[in-house]
Amino acid sequence: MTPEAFIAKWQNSKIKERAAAQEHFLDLCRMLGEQTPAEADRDGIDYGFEFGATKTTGGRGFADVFKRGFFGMEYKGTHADLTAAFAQLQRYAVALNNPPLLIVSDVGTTIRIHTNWTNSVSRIYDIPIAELGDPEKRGWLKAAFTDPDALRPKQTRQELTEEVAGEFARLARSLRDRGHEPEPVAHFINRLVFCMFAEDVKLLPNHIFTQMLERALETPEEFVDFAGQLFAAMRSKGGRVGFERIAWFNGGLFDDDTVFVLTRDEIRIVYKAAQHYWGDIDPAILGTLFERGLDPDKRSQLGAHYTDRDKIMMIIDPVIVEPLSAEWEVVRTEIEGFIAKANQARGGAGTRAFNQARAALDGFLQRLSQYRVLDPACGSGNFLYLALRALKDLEHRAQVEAEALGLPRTFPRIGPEAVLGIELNPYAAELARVSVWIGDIQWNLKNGFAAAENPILKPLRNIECRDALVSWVPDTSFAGGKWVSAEWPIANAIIGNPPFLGSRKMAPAMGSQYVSALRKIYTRTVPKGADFVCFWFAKAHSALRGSTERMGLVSTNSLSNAASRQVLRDLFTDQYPIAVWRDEPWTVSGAAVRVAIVCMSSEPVANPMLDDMAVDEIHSDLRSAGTTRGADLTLSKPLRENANKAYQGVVPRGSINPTDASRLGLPNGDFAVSAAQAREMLVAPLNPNGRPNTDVVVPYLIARDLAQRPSGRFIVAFGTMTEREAAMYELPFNHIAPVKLHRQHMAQPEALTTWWQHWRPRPEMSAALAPLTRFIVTPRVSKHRLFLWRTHPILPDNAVVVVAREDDVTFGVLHSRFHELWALRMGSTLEDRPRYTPTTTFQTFPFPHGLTPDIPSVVSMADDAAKHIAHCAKELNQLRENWLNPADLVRREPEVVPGYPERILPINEEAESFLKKRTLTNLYNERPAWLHHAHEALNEAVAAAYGWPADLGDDEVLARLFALNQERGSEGHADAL
DNA sequence: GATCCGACACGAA
DNA sequence: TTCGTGTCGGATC
Repeated sequence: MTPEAFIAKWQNSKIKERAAAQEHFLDLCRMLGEQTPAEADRDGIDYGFEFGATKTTGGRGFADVFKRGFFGMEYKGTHADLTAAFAQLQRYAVALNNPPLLIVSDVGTTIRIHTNWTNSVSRIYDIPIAELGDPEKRGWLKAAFTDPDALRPKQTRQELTEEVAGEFARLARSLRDRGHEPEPVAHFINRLVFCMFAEDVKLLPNHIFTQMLERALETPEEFVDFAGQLFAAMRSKGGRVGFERIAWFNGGLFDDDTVFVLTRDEIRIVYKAAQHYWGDIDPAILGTLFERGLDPDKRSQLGAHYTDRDKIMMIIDPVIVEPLSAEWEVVRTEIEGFIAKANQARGGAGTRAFNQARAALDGFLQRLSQYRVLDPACGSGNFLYLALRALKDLEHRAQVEAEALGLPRTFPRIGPEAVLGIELNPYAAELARVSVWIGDIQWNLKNGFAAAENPILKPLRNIECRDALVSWVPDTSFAGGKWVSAEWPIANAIIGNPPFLGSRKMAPAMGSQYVSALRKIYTRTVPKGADFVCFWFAKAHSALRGSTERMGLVSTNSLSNAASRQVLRDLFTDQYPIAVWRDEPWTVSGAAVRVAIVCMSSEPVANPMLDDMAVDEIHSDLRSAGTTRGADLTLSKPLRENANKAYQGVVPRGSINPTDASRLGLPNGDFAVSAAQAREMLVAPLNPNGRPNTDVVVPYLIARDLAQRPSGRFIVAFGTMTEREAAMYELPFNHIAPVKLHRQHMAQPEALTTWWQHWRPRPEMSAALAPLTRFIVTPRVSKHRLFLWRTHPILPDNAVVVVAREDDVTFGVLHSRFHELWALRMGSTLEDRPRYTPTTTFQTFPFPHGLTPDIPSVVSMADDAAKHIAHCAKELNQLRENWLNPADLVRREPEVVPGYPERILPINEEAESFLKKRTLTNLYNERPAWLHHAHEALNEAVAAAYGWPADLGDDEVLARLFALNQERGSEGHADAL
């Protein structure tokens, strides 16, 4: 069929019968050269007329025509107009699997394609029948059948929102620059945003807001008056502007009609923004965007709360959607049973069964409408907005499916009252209200329902602006009051992303009074040193003990670190994990952070998910039981035999940071000495006390020297000498004179009394190292767990962990996979990189029997297994040293004084640049075969010492080590951490 | 009196 | 400007 023939046949025809609509569609297929449903799909499952039609619905389907994954189509037919036909399609889009395109037609005049992608802005393709001769317009139709993506608008909703909100940020800045306070500015801008949205979704008539702006552009001085009138009209029932009736908005957003005086340029910004279509903006990101504009320097509170949609859904799905969907499945099966009974039975019994079906549906809808979701740190409301949408989707799906079973449809009941929020920042709280409202209205419109009216916005008291953790209760009897634990409204689900604030940063950020009140109130549930998020976890925990069903919170991944673990341990004792992600990258730019997500239920859950994998059980260290045969490694005990062997290095604290130094007008003094100066001191004549400077000027070892190339630093270290003793060493003592000035400005006054000493001189470490010919060092944070040898008088920095042993056996055991696995599991992390923590890692590690660190190395060397380990360890170390410094590329020079480690210098520039790449981090990144073999040999030797097979799986190794730890630590006391 | 951490920090590519 | 990889100070117990 040619387009001309199609036009001739159908133009201006008005058809009432459905059969004619089908003929129209078949002709359309013929014209486009597309298969008809009968040609393509005999079963009519993926492509056909009257999709979803059942006996009970009387032959009416969810759509007149349906092609799965392509479109749903509805003819005007019985509908009043195309808008009504479109609304019908929207209402059943869920039942049609949300096709990307929704097409409506009135047969004789127009075919209209609406795009229906969730995350793209919406677009309408209008195709008048008369213009089907136009290849472009026919192409649109053809695309609907073959390639809907070709019709997808390029711009995503997020991009749209960024664009429009970006302009508003400019306005906000402009107002702030004129000295207005941020909160009134935010309130005002929120109002403007809502007006634009309302205008574009036709809640405000006749583009009245744009009209107002146009007039104000002519006479800027009247803007205040114009806008004030509009706001006043929106605030009151039956309000008008001129002749236009204005709908009633009552959400607190318009509770006053304060308007800022805007310059013409500023009005132009608003006008330009209003030219965009605001109906599709994504409320989830409004908060961040505005905040960026309001306070570009301070990424405070609000932006910090920003969580992207995918992360939020990782919580909303298991906490809200999955359990409620499961409930619905049960109810639906019940309803199916009743309906089947109703269809079989006649008369009274049939009616009774039908009423039972209705009651079952009503019961479920009632449950849904009473379901409450609380976000106790709701920020700008992203979680609440998405939770509300999820609940509305669930209700809608239940309604549509029930209708397909033959039950009458009722109006959706779920609205913004379903979500409860608590937020400290008033601006964020208000933005949350606006987001939730916009989300609610958008959902209604997208699914073919009108927005609620009279009023359109109700005051959202369920989003409260207050502290979520403590509240101040005034006591009139003594004109004071006290801090008490804040009440949380009762909710079925608790979700959110509490602010991340390390325990050490709480006092500076929140005020020490607040923090001590907080700590006092939560002494029983939140241990000292726990991260700020732990308070939210503790409160959610107590809610779960009450009537709350499920919770899901985001935290930094440091939650599984030592101090915060207690809160999780408590939580896991009587609640059940649903889904846990222990280490997820964070996506917001500017914050390099990793997070843990923890979703819990008050009811037992079969097969919880850990990092997207179903597991039998999850422990409070956020590990699965399967990995360690049910062992909870957090219960590992410190072992006495490992005591006093591992140390962190010194903390000099001789200089404050350069910024502070310049602020105070002080020279940046330091204990550090340049290599050249150090050598001068080392070779200087003996001091008045008859001693050389080698006593107090030593090579300084930082972590980077281990994982990367050695930096050859020196430092002045007086240990625990008295000032009198230290002053004997003239050159070094003069060198550190500036330290005294810095110490005067330190927060700790005691730092001044021993100013010539390092802040932490670690005398016990020096004492432990002094008798040794060499000692073992490892970087505290490094990608690979590396152990190296160093010799006296090198002084390790606090970023280096030292093990005071000089035997190859200990070195070998530490560098074996057994200790590496243990260290990975027991240590903490800095972002995604493991961190060696001596107390939880070294202290608890069970060395092979007879090779424990409390036994002198000579004794252990009597053991064959020990000899083997020593041999492998020596081999590994030698190979690595050769690789690090190939003999033909370096020359070794003695230091200027005897007893100091020799200097390793590249022979020429070429060698120098080559050696730059010879770092242990690089070596272990590449892991050449020889290195692999050396480690294999070592692992086998150590396995033999344990008396274990060499090929144990990682989990098995951990389980065995844990068992050994429990056995050895039985006489010690648990949890002496 | 040491420990543990960093909604990071900084140099290299 | 993004990527890769671990400093070093000091609040906090």
